[in-house]
Amino acid sequence: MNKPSLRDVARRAGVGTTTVSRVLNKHPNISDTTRARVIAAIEQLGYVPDVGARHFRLGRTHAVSALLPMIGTPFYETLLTALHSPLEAEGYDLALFPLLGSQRVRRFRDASALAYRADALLIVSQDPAQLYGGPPPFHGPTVLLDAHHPGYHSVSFDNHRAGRLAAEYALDRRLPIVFLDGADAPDAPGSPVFVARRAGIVQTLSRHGIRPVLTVSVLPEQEGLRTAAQQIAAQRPPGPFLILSMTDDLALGLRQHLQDSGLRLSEDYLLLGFDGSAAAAAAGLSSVVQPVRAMGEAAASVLLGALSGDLSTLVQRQFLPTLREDRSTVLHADRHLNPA
Amino acid sequence: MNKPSLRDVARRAGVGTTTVSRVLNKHPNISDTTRARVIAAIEQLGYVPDVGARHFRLGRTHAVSALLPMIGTPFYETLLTALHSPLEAEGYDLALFPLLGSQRVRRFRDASALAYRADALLIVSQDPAQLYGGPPPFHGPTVLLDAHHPGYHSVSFDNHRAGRLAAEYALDRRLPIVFLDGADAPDAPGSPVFVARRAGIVQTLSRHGIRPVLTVSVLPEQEGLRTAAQQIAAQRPPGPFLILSMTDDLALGLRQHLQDSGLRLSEDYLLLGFDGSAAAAAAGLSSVVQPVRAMGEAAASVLLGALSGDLSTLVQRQFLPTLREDRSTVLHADRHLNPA
DNA sequence: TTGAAAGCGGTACCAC
DNA sequence: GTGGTACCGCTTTCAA
Repeated sequence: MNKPSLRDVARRAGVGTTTVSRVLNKHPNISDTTRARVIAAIEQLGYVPDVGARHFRLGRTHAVSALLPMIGTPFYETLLTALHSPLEAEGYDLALFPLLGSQRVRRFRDASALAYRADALLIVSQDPAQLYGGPPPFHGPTVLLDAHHPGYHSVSFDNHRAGRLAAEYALDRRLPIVFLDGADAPDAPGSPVFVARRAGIVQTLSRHGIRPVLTVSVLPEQEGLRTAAQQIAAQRPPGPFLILSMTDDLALGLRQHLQDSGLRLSEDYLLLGFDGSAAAAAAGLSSVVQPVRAMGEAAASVLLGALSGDLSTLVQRQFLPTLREDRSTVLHADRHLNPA
Repeated sequence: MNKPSLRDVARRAGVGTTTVSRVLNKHPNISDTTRARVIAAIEQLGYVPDVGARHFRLGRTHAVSALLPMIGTPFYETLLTALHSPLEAEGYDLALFPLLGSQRVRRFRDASALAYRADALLIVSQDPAQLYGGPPPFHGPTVLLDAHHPGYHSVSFDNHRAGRLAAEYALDRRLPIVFLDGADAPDAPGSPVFVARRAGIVQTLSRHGIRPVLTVSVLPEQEGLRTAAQQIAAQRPPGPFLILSMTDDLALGLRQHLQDSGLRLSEDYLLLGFDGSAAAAAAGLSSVVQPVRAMGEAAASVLLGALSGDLSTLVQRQFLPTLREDRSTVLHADRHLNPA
């Protein structure tokens, strides 16, 4: 016995398909008695409307697809949570398509991919130009989040300025600088976020005639951090120094490993991270803060604007970094010097 | 100007719609010249096939929907990556629907939800009975992952036994036990994972007439951990003790905070976690290991079996815990005692 | 090798 | 208030 269709329901209830459709969609102008008959028929047959058919007919899915480079970090959890609520309030559903594994870029290039069966597309933390060779296989409102590209609506974070801010703050501390760089996985598309931060840092330092006494590049894995810590412990400058870490997560991981090597935060070294994560805050880590929630909300608003068609011009909102100073960038020695 | 349809292409190329369809689907028996004409027309019009219409016509979407309680942890990243590859190899696409925010359960109850527009459904780390009040609004192959329920295919982890294993190992250490319990967010549906682990731990301990000297319950947030650490530092037993932590993440976070309170791992306390995460391994944390990758792969295989219809009986695979012993459960004192 | 036409499951116009 | 029917874009017999 096959899945019953709307027509089966109509036949069973002795009414036309129009009437069944009206009942399903809660239209007015249906007598209570017919409505009851239809509902009875629906229950008897165990009828469930076919979402796909409805979408097809209406030409819209009420869905937004988000293309993500990964999941598994609190950053995306926060960002997407902030994004989701406003969308939901307007009746849109959100589906996530992370780039799981490595060679999956291909998946996004296929125009028949499930992700493109949506009313709007959100490209997160990725450069559309290198995601697709040419034009995207999606023809509908498209918004970039945590990324920027001329020709697309975008909500982004000024990572270059963030790098500058971090570097300037680091310079102010007047300590030798160790740079803990984040490397991209060899098969993943290079993260524009890292590129911009790195540029901001390096350019600012060199403008002041300073170069890091040591630069360590670490893959987004756990093992790399231990090696990095050992390297830093071995090659560190004689006195206290400041570590500039590409992300909070790297900073916190490194801190743990340095501890194992006998180096103590605030005594032997200072530490500055990026992102302003909750974990960083809880750990007393100074960080260049990114307004993650606000960015998610802004993206939702741009998306909704584009969906309702009243976005005449390109919207490109860029959020600015702020620096949150905490214990990790204050030397114990200095605390005694300045008891004020 | 509207989006061109297959019919427009046919007209432009001076052929029938059948031919265009055949070219698109790479059917044989098409002359090279007509194929060329069709392809030219497609490019001139910038035609992109309508995925939704095709799905509608075929009655299948080649999609699998995964319902997740959250994202943002490496656990799901690993699990889903392992799951994704085999599915992709069979031509299936994977869409993620995390329960973002709090009151989103409602979303999953709506039969017209986007998630149910798929060929198969994967319910991850959630009890279908409490996810849906009654029967699920989805009529197709459904598989539970990291969860178990009679009447569903499932791939799960024996969390109760994991709890038992942890408790037995802890008892062997013959130290007072502090239990760092994980609390569920007040609005989230209670995690069956925690329930089972907790039961395994508590039952095993009490069977041996032991109760934790201290139980601290902590929400999945950063702030709770600091408080927990303070509480433990204040109320700890006089000598060394062992902390049993509900997850590796909690264990690692706690370790950091305890350090700030002056308590040192392996000297003042031992630490045992759950999950066998990469971060735990890198940090030398002993842990009850869950074979995450294997579980993901197994789920994919069950899913594919169900999709091809050759699953005559219910498949319920349960994976067993193993204990990975590392530095975190060895006292420094003992190292000296047993130099062998 | 190619094309005409039926139809997947809904919705909405228009007539009654 | 209600029903007949065209149609959304595509795939697939069936016949030529």
